[in-house]
Amino acid sequence: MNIEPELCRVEDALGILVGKWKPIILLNLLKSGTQRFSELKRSMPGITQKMLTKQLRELEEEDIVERTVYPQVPPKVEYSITEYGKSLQPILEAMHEWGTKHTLHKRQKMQEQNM
Amino acid sequence: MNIEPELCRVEDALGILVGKWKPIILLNLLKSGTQRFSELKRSMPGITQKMLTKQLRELEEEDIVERTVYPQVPPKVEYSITEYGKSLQPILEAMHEWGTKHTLHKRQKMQEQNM
DNA sequence: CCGGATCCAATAGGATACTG
DNA sequence: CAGTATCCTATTGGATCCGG
Repeated sequence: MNIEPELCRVEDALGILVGKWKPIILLNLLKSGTQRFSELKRSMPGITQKMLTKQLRELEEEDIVERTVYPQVPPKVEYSITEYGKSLQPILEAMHEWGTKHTLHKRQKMQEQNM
Repeated sequence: MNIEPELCRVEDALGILVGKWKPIILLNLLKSGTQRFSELKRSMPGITQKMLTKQLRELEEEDIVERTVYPQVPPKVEYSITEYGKSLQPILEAMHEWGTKHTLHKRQKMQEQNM
């Protein structure tokens, strides 16, 4: 791995994953497959329409998610992970696994301090 | 992997890696080992003292890097990755690898658009 | 149903100057 | 040498309202 800033591509992956709701959106689509906008929104309590739209647009821009519009009234828009986007899954899983251990690590640290 | 927001720990890993200079700092320490503040700064053109200090403090707070102060004049402070911090290496490498492919992906997309 | 537009608060990042 | 302190700007996230 080349750590020269010009050649280090860690930031590229990071830039795509960063965003308050992006990991959740991606895991949601990976787990449950294609979903409508309203379904996604329902499954993410607390997110606003604006934020969901924005994060989806950014993921779409990077070819991570695909947006399908059905020209009908009322509107129907479906989102799904692209084949390309699925290549992010190992990274997301590795981060989840690490994060789980990290939570334990912090808990132990807290206990030591309280002794 | 549990994607319920309360149980999804992806954000924990992400939160630690995010920061304009953190990946570079970590890769630097992983590659070159223990380094003084000034060495780190030299190896990251463009970073300010304030930012380097801030990012290092945050990584230290999470037990990812260790700070050793030598009580002497002029001051000497060394930074190194903790054993615990080394567990992030696979994630960083996976992201770098993915990012490298992503750069090619975007390049191909650009070419298609120009045809 | 989907999402754009506006306005606002919080945070991140940066330039610069100063200090034991 | 290794930081703080101050001030500033840019970006992010969020609340709310409007529209096809």
